[in-house]
Amino acid sequence: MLDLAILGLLHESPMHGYELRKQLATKLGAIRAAISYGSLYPTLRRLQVAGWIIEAGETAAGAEEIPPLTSRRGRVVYKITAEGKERFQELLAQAGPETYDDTGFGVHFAFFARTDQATRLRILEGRRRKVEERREGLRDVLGRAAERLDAYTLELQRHGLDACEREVRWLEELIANERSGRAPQAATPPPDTPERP
Amino acid sequence: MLDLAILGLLHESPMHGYELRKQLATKLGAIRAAISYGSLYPTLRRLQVAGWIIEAGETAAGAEEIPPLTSRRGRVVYKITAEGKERFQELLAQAGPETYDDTGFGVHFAFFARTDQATRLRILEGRRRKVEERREGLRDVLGRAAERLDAYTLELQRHGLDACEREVRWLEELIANERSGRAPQAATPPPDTPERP
DNA sequence: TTGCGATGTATCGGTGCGATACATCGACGC
DNA sequence: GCGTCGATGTATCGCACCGATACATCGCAA
Repeated sequence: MLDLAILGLLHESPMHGYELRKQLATKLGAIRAAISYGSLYPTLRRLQVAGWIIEAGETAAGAEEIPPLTSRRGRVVYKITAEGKERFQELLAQAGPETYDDTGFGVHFAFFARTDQATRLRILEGRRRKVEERREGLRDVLGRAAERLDAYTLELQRHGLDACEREVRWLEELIANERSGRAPQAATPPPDTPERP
Repeated sequence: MLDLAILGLLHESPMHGYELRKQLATKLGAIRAAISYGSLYPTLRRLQVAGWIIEAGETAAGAEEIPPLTSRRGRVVYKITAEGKERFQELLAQAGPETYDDTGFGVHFAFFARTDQATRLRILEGRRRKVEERREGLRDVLGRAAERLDAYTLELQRHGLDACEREVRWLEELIANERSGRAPQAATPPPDTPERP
């Protein structure tokens, strides 16, 4: 999941770790707190070893290819490679079960602007299915097992059920929009990393 | 968190691992999927080593103290100890930052029937504070940074903001109830493990 | 000038997940 | 009587990610 998120952000522009974390926090603020450094840096190394990102400055043509705003030693700016972009598309399109849990869905959704419509539809429907299952489970408990649970636990289930129902409705809307061709906004495709300005 | 959840369930009645997992799935169905065996069994061993739970049948007085419904070899029934009950209360009352994240709050809330009112109030208010912070973060992004994000990302933030607002309202109600003395139901205190029937 | 908060990179231990293995049991069809 | 299939049941392994921590630099204000 982190791979996808990081590649996605670096797809928009080169960045160093700290900045990546901040951007991720705003982009995925609705989904998860903030990525931990204990995940971030090892992941960056892994991505680099795999050849999906490189440290900017090593690219070519020597010197200060991307003049950092505050050119301080110690900052490591990463840049996505062509292989990285391929990998990103691969990750975007592939759908395991983890694609539909809270985090997985959120990350995929956050990059929907780079996803083709068929994939968007598939992911939205997969997510809906999953939330519906959760919803049915909660309804069962509230119906059948209600007497065996205390009032607080039941209240928790009720709140969870409400959240599920709302999310399903939200997903229905999004799916309808996708089907009708008009996305939330086909406008504003995010800027791509210019290969050679 | 697992410690708390497992001790809490075993507080209600002795159980073996598989059953524990199922009960946990229904009790915390609104919060999290289901605990993985890869967490469950190591945790059970840890709790046992710490002396908070023991295998039923080892207790005392030899033989078949709790005659299992289907007395099959291989099932390991666990039972909470007196130390375990102390530990449970300790975990219930203590409030680190992780007490207020989604999972932590959910687990605490699920055992509110065993929590004293002051602690309940403290936890509800802590959670509210946390959700409010999240909400403010999302409002900021939707207000200030809106133009820099694509439509899908914005839609995600909007949905997240809505969920935050709803949860805050829900928490407000619960807090008001606690303050006014009438909990959702002071009734139905769950059964305790009988020490000696 | 000193000291503090933001920026920045990095590691470590622990928690929990998903996949997997394996064994028993009751129910069902044949 | 026989196979086999799904539910029950215990257990481990590797991986992903988190939270705490360490440490160093910068800009700014007291």
